[in-house]
Amino acid sequence: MADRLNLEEVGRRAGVSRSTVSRVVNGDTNVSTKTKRRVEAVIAETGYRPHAAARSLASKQTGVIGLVIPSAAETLFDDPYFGRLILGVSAATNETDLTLALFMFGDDPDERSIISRVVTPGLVDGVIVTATRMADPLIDHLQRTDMPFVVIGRPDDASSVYRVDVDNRGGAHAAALHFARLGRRRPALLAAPSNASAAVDRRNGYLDGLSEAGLEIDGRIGEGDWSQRSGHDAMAALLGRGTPADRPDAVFAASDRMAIGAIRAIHEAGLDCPRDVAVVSFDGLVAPDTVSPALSSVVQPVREVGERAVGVLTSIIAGSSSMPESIVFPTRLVVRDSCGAPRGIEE
Amino acid sequence: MADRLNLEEVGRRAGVSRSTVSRVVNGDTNVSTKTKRRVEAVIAETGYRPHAAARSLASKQTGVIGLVIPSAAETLFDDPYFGRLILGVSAATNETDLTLALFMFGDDPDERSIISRVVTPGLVDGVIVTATRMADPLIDHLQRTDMPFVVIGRPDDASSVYRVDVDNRGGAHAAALHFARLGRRRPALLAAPSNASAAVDRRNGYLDGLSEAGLEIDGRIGEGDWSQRSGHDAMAALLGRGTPADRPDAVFAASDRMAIGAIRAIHEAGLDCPRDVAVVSFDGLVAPDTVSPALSSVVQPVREVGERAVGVLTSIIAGSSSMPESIVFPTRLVVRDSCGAPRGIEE
DNA sequence: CTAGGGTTTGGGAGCGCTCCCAAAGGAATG
DNA sequence: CATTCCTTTGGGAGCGCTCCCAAACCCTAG
Repeated sequence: MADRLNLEEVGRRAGVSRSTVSRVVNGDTNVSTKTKRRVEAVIAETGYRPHAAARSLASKQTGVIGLVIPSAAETLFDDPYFGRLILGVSAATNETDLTLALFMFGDDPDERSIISRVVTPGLVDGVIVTATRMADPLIDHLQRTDMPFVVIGRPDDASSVYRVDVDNRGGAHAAALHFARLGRRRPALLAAPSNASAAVDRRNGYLDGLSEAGLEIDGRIGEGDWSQRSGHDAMAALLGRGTPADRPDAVFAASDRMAIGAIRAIHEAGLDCPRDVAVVSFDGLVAPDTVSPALSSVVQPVREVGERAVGVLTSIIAGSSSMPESIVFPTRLVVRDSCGAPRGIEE
Repeated sequence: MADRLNLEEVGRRAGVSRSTVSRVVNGDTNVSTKTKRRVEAVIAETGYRPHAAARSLASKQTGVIGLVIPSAAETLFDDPYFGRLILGVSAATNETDLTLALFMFGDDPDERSIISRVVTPGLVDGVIVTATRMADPLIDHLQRTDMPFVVIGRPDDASSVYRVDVDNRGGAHAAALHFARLGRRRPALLAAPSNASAAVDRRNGYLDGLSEAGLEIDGRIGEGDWSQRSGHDAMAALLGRGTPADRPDAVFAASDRMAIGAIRAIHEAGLDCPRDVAVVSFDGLVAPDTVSPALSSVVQPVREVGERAVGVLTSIIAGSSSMPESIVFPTRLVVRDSCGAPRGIEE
């Protein structure tokens, strides 16, 4: 039986040395055309592929990047957000011949072991951290190592951390102004848990927008957990209290799913959306024709965020010096039917 | 500056050799308690972690398993299926201290490069292949290498391939019998593309069930692409043709999403679900309270499938000899409101 | 024909680990 | 006190690659 197929063996068959084969494999130009062809023939014929672990060990580059998603709640993927993000990240890693390692964890005991797994030397070249919580132990940990990483979202201490985010504040702000422009007088908010930075930013942006426009929130705030059910329940609670004159005539939801739940609650209360209550969601990830009325949303470019995160990470790994520390993608308000305005896009 | 932190360096600090440290790290018992404690102290103090690539190279085990998901269509993750599957796989890999590598590809050029990436030596110990198409080039390729793999689904040539699947046929069969039992006379089918084995099995199981029960399908078959929109359109087409006496009074949809679309089409046609048309879906992945009426579904245990696939794969890798080649999980019919029967579970 | 230049090739060293064998140490036995 | 046997430890070899320097080769020009 022949030796296991490695550089040496391929070299033997092509009548050259290990080094020369290595040069051909890596596209080094210092190889004569003739030799190169001969080696390539042997490679094609044998189906040789370099051994990833050996390569990593010698070159100190694994060609693998990690994507860390905390909270493996059963419902995690009911939200299209993470799916889209993974799609974006994966598209970018495919593009650059990188391999994607996925680290997900839910319960606390897991967390410690995952954290240490992520920073295992020789496993990944860098990591993308998502679903940023306000005080993220993983980010703290990463800062104490020399593992390159980029954060999607806005960690507590956003300074000196490379991050890619969307303009949560601006998008929510636009939604508030939109309500004002439509003449809505009693805006409400369906917020998400404030341990998530995105939820905080959306809440603040919306409230700021309202007060700039001279509108009062007057306690019309419900809080949910991003889910459809929570949006439904919070909306029902908002509709069920006070006199009809107090009831919200517009609601901004922190996620598509909460908005969908809210619309159901509105219908169940015998009201019409958008006539009685206008609805605008954040995310814009659901297919327009799956909800009735079609959702008006502050759309965030999730896929692009994922792709860009990979780009930033690879530059950090490559040691490129001049890089902006944070990249914030704009959001845009896409008007469909649920807010009652004529369809279109507002910036 | 001290040497880079490796076995040798840890050994130096603890006053022992590389080998002894290695034994401690790997839980080898042939180490005196005293030495062991000393080494562990140094490890804790230095935060030493073994170098993954070096380990892989020397041990010929990477501790990484790959999950391959073909078709990175933009809509892939609108379906909760893959999310759940990833959750299951990831739970199992966390459990066993494995790292999960995710390989997704969409277009054909991607496919070739992913295929070869997957079989790169020294990268993964084995792979799980999902979303099995009837003739899957990846499976062909894997069979020609010695890379351990397990298939989720049922490939064309299911013989001599380890696979984990759900009883698509049986579940669809049960749906047909259920309609018969409810006295429905004009059953319809919303099928999915027949290049997917699951779609074929569901279709055949349903049709067989119908003929066993003496019911005719009579051309009441629509085909969609798993999506909500396609379910809607196919259902609308079914409702819009022939006389009212021809219209379906029951429909089985190949996915939850298609069923949701179908229900909308039923409502739009001024009909009631379940009174005029009973609906049963396959999957059972959507939260019950997000659709009205709540979906009756043939539920498949996606998460368990993912977990089990990891289990099978690790046994193959470990070289355990006595293993069943295929594991097929049962499905169960969960009756909620959309089929008009009293709630409950039918086997 | 020879010197000097660039181009092409070969091989040593080393990445950090595991595997394995041999050496050293310790306890128990005759 | 020597012998045997088991426990514990050390270190060589090797995994397959990259990196780098030196050797070999080929041209061209003097």
